Order: sequence, then structure tokens, then C-alpha cells
Amino acid sequence: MNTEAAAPVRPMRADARRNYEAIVRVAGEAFAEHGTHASLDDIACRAGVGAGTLYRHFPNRDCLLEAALVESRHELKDLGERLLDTDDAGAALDEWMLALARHASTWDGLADSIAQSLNNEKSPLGASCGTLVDATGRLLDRARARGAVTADASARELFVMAGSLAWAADRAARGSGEDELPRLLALLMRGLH
Amino acid sequence: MNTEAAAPVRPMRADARRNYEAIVRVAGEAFAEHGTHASLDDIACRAGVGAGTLYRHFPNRDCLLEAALVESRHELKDLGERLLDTDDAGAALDEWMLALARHASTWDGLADSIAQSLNNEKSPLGASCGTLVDATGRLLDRARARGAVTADASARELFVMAGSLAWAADRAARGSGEDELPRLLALLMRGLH
DNA sequence: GACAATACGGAGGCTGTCTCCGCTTTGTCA
DNA sequence: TGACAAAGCGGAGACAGCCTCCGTATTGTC
Repeated sequence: MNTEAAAPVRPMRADARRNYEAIVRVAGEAFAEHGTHASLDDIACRAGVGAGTLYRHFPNRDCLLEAALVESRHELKDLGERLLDTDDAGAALDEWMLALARHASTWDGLADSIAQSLNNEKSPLGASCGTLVDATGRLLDRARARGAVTADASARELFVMAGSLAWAADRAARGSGEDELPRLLALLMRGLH
Repeated sequence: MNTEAAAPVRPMRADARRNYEAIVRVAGEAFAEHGTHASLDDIACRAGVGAGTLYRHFPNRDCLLEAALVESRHELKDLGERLLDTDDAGAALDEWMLALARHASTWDGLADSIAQSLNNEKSPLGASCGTLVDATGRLLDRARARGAVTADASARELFVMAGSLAWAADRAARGSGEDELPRLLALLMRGLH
């Protein structure tokens, strides 16, 4: 696994850190604008660095995606912990699934990138998904223990279903920018409980 | 809409028909092998024609996808009609959804291509999806009229959900080639009924 | 058999990915 | 403060895929 950028043995050189941060910032903008398939050369250009610099810091698209999502994932992780302390285990799972689906909707194509990375040991994006799958598992187990979930489904499946919901909501919306996610999710959770 | 290839005013010239058929045949193989993003230049090459010939017959990827799917869609349409004559309206809808999901799983990436085309007036793939959405609507209305479906969902949404299920099943399978579709579908339908 | 209509094909322009390596910047140590 | 090695930079260019253009070849018709 490549974690040299995230946890280097020695601190990054000043110029390297400057470039790293500029790239991540610009990447977030580009992904928001063009989806996860935004041109990497273009990101490098807009960040004022050469393509070589971008690819040295982020050997592939997943690495950059992962870096641009760290904050969002931190917040998600916190939410997961807070939800474990709430009373209604069923509602907690519902809220968690909605948060997961919203996360996967951050940028167009993200649900796809995430799901693809899940089956790819080497992807840093997939690795960091492990934490989210685990959190899903804890909330699912608790909900099941309290009888709030009866259906047979694994944490991993639930995680993928959240992604597929994000996928469906993005595609079902007939342009009209309607937020279909809650309704679609309700449909799914109705079957789960 | 471009239907010149499907319903020409005058019959195609012999060489044109020969090439058309070779391209469609090879395309099916290539999509099966590399998913819907298979290289079109490569398909042309393997079909023994120039790129120009491929693009003249199929101005874009969707046109080729659509042509390579005609048979499967025919069978699907027939199934839809047969299902309308069965007794159990709920079970008929279940079976239809499974068939839709399997169709969208034909090739890797197909669910995505289909869903994308749904929002694209000009796509021949999307146009031909209209028939399937209509069939979904008929089966859904019937199931609802008989009380087999209580949840609030449109035909279009159901169609997209079938695609999203295909998407999820393709991604949830941890390589192990397991067929998760029926279970995932059961989960969804449990919420719908 | 000759002619017009139709179709062919592949060179080449374009965009995007990713690598390689000569050059520049940085941090350190005297 | 200056000098040196290590670390980092960047952009040219190789490569792959998409798609168009137009000179050439094939076909059907009279």
C-alpha cells in the first residue's frame, strides 16, 4: 500500500507540501465540476504544476480521489460513532445509510469509483472504505440485535447498496435536480427492517 | 432520431450489410470481454473494417450497444407480454424486475450506459428503453391494482432500480462469481410490496 | 458495359494518460 | 554563509482511444 504521501517518514519538503495541497484543492473543484473523470493533466495545469508532479504525489486517480475526500470521510467516521450512542438502532442505521449515499453522491461517478475500488486490494480508496464498511457492520449488528433489522444482508452489501442508491438517485432524477435519495432509501430500508 | 440503419428506405447494399453484421457480431464479443467501454477502433479492426465504416453505421457507442442488444430486447419484450397474462401480479413484477436486472448485467458497464441514455433524448439506447419502461409501468399498475404493491414508486424509478441492482450485484460480488442478484432483488421487492 | 450512387478505409487531428530525465529547489552541515 | 547532496520539479513525448475527412473502390441499374 502506498501511504508515503499520508504518513511520510520525514516531513515533506516545503515545495512538495505546497504542491500537494494545491493539487488536492484544485482536484476537489475539478471533480465537482466534471465528475470523477475530470482530466488529471488539466488538474495539474490548474494547480500550476507539471503532470509529473501530480503523478508523483498521486500515482493514480484513486489516490487523488482518496486525498480529496479525507475531510468528508473524517466527518462520516465521527457520525458513525455518534450514531452508535443513539437510542433507536433502526433509525441510526437509516441515517447512516443516507449519509453514506450522500457521500457517494459528492461527485458524479464517485459511487462507481468507490465500488470499483472495493474489489481492488491496491486501491487506497478501497482501503479507506474498509473503515466505513466496519462502521456499517457495527450499526447493522446493533440494529439486528434489537430486532430493528430482520433481513439477511451483510455490512459489505449494505455499503454497496448505499452506493447503488446514490447511483440510482443521480440517474433517476430527470434533470429536474430533485432529491430522490430519501425516497429511494426509504424503499430499500422498508425491505430491510 | 437515427433509424436509417434499422429501417432504411431502400435495402442496404450487399457490402454494407455484410460489414454491418460483422461489426455487430464482433461488438457483442468485445463488450462481453472488456465491458461496454471496449475500444471501438479495436472492434472495427477485429471486424475487418476501417474505423470510418464503423462510425458511418454507428455514429456513437450507444448506437452500437443498441444494435448489439436487439435480440435480447426482443425476448424481454415478449416476456413482458407473457407476464401480463399470469395470475400472480406480484410475482410477475418480481420476475420482470429480475429479467430487467439480468439484462442490465449482460456486460460490465451496461447498467451505466442504459441509465445515462435515459436522460439523453438523442440516444437510440434510451429510446428503446422507453418500451421497457412502459412494460414496467403496465406490470406495476396491475400489481398495484391487485394490492400486490403498496409503496410509492414510478415505472421509471423501478426501471432505474433494476439497473442499480445490476450495478450493485456486479460490484458486491467479491470476485467469487456468486450470483447475488436474486437476494438483493428480494430485499428491494420486500420493501416495495 | 458504363455510370452514378453508395460505401469503404485508414491517415491524421485531437484529447487524455503516464513516464522519463535534465534541471531546480531545499535543507543541512560546516 | 556557502556548498553539496538529496529531494522534487516539469514538460516533452510516447501511447491509446475517439472520430472525421476525402480519395478510392464497389455495387446496382439501365
